[in-house]
Amino acid sequence: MDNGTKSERVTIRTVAQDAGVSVSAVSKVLRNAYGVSDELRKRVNVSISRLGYRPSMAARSMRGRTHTVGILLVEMENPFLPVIVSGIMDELSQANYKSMLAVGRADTMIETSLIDSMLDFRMDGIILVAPRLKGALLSKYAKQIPTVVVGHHEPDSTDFDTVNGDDVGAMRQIVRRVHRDGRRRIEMVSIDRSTNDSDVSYQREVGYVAEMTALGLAEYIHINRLSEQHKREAISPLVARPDQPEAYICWSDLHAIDLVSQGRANGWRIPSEIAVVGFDDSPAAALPQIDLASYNHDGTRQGAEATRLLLSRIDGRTDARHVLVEGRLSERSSLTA
Amino acid sequence: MDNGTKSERVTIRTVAQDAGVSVSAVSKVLRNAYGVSDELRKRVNVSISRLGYRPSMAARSMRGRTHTVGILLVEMENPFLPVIVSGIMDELSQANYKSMLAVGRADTMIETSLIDSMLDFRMDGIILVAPRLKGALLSKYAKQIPTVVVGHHEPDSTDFDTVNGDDVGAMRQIVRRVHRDGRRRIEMVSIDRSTNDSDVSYQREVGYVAEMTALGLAEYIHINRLSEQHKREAISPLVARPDQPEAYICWSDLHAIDLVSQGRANGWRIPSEIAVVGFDDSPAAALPQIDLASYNHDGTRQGAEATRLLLSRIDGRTDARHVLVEGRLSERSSLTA
DNA sequence: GTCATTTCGTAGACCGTTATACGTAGAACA
DNA sequence: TGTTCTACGTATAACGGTCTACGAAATGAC
Repeated sequence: MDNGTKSERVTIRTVAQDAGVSVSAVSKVLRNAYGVSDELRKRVNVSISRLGYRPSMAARSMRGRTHTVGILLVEMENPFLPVIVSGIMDELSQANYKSMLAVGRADTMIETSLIDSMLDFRMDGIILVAPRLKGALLSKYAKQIPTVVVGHHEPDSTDFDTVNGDDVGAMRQIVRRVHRDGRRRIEMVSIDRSTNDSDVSYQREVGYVAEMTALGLAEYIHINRLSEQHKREAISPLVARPDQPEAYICWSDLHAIDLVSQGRANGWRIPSEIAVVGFDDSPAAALPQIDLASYNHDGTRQGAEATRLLLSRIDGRTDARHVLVEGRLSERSSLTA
Repeated sequence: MDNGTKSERVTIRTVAQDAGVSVSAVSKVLRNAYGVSDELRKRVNVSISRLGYRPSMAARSMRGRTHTVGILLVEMENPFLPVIVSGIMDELSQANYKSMLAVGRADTMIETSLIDSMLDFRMDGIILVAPRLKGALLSKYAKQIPTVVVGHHEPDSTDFDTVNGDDVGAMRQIVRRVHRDGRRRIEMVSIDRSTNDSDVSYQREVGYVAEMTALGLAEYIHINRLSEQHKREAISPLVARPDQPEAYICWSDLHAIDLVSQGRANGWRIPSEIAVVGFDDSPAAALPQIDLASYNHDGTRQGAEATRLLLSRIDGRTDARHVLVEGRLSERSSLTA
C-alpha cells in the first residue's frame, strides 16, 4: 500500500543496533532467557522503550510462542457468553497473555474454518465455548493445539479439558425446588437440536428426567422441544395451550424470558398457578416486569477455570481434566411469591 | 510440547515435492499470480488437496496479505454490537476474508494494546467499533493500517473512514415525533462520560438540543447524565423524582429498558403521562412488558458498509469517506397507545 | 533461419524472530 | 602457572511463506 517511506519498521535489528549489541542479545532479553547481565538487559530495555519496539507476532510465531490464545464462541447473542469471556480475559491478562476471539455463528462449517484459522495464526492454545462440533473432531484439533472446551460435556475425552456448570445437578436441584412448593406437573422447555449428548441442553434434560423419576413424578415428564430460530413463534403454542402445567423449567433464559413475558401478557397467574424457571440468570431476567427465577452458573468462574487449565496445558500438562463449576438459583417472583 | 514426531507439518515444500515442481510454482498457484499454465495449476491443486495443505498465516504475514481483518469492540454487553458484527462477517465472508475479534472492555489502555496486537498479527485492516480512543490516536494507527471506525463520529478525519447512524438526525426526528403528541417537557437521558464530541451519545445530545431549540422548547431542555456503571442505581433517582417530565428520550436502550421497566413498576402512566424512547431497538425492547419504542439504526447495514469501505481501502483507496446510515423508529406502547 | 517476444517455471534473497552451538574472558581451583 | 568452570555474548541456521530476477522454451515476424 503506502510504501512511501523505506524500512520504517522498528525490528529487533534496529534495537540491537541502537543498543550496540547483537540481535541474539536482544532476543534473549525479550524472552528473558538465560545468560544476560543486568547491564545488558538495561541497555536493551532502554533502547526498546526509546524506539517503541514491539516484536512481530508473525515472525515470532514461526518459531516460538505467540502468547495469544484463541477463543471460539458459538454465537454472540446469548447473554451468557460475555460473562464467560470476561472471566477468561481477566485470567489471561494476569498471565500476560492476549486473546483473539472468533464467532462461529452456530455453524459447524464456520467453526471448523475458524479453528483452522487459529491454527494458521499459531495461537498457543484455544478455548472453545459451547462448540457445535462433535467430540471426534474436537479431539482431532486437540491433538494439534492445547484445547479447553467450555459448555460442552465430553467427560471421557482424553485429548482436551472441559469446564461446565453441573447441568445435571443444577436441573435436579431446580426440579426439587419447584416440587417443594407442591407442584407435580412440571414440564421442561428444551430445544429441538439433533440430539447431542454433549449439549448443555441435553444434560439439563437428563437432570430433569432423573429428578422427576426420583420424585415419583415420572408420569408427568414432558419435554417441549422448541425450534432455535423464530424463538417468539416457537413459544406461542405453549402460551396458547389450554391445559397448562404447574411449572415450566427452561433450558435457557433465551427461551424462558420470552415465555414468562408472553405468559404474563396472556394473564397467566405466576407463580400461583404456573411457575417459570430459566437458566443463565441473564440481565433481562432481573427486570421488574420479567422477574424470572434463573439458575446462575457463574460464567466468570467457568471462564477463569478454563483459562487456568489452558495455561497449564500450554505449559506441558497432557492428562485431561474435567471440571464442574457450582452455581446457585436466583429466586425471583416467577417461582415464588 | 509434543514434538514426538519429526516434521509432520505439511508446508509449501511438501506440496512442491509431491507435485514435482518448485516451491515458487506452488506459491504462484496459491496467490494465483501471473505465469502459471493450467496443467501446472491442476497438478499443484491436486497435491494441495491430497495433502490437506494450509498455508501458514504466520509465514505469509511476513511478506504478503493475511486475508484477515481485526474487529475491535468496545465491550460485549451492548446488544447493538452483535448486530454490527454479523453485518461485518457476512460481508467479509463474501470477499473470502476472515475476521479476528477483540474486546476492549471500554478501557483505552486495553484498546491500545489490542490494536497493537492486531498490528503484530499483521491484519490486513481493522474495524473499530465505538472505540474510546481519541481521534489523534486513531489517526496514528490509521497511518499504519487501513482503518474504518464505526459508531464514533470523526467526520473530518482524513486518515480513516467512518460509518455511523445519523445520530443527530435521528434524535431530531424522535424529538419531533414526541412533540407531535403535544409533549413539551421532553428530557434526555445520556451518560456521564468525559465529554467527547465523537461519542454517539454526545451527538444525540446535540440533536436533542438542536431540535428542542428549533421547536421553541429551549426552556425545557434538560439532560440527565447518568453513570455508566451501576446502571440500575443511577436510574432510581430519576424514577423517584416527584416532578416528572412528559417524556424521556434515552441515548441507548441500555438505560432506556431499565428506565421504562422501573417506571412501569412504579406506576408511571406510560405513555399517557410519560413517554419513553430508546436507541438501538434491542431484543428486550420488544418484550410485551417492556414494549419500548426505540430507534433502530440498522447495525447490519452499518457493519456491511464498514466492511465494504475497509476492503476498498485495503485495495489501495486513500481518500477518507464518511458514511451515515439511515434508520427508523420502532414505535411501541412506551411512546404511543 | 535468425532474432525478438512472450510464456512458463525456477533460484534464491528476504521477512523478523527464536534457539542452538560456539567463542571468550575472568574466576576458581589445583 | 596451567586447567577447568561459569557466565555472558555472538554468529547463524531455521521457520514457511512471498516475490524479484532470470533462464529456457515456445511462438511469431521477417
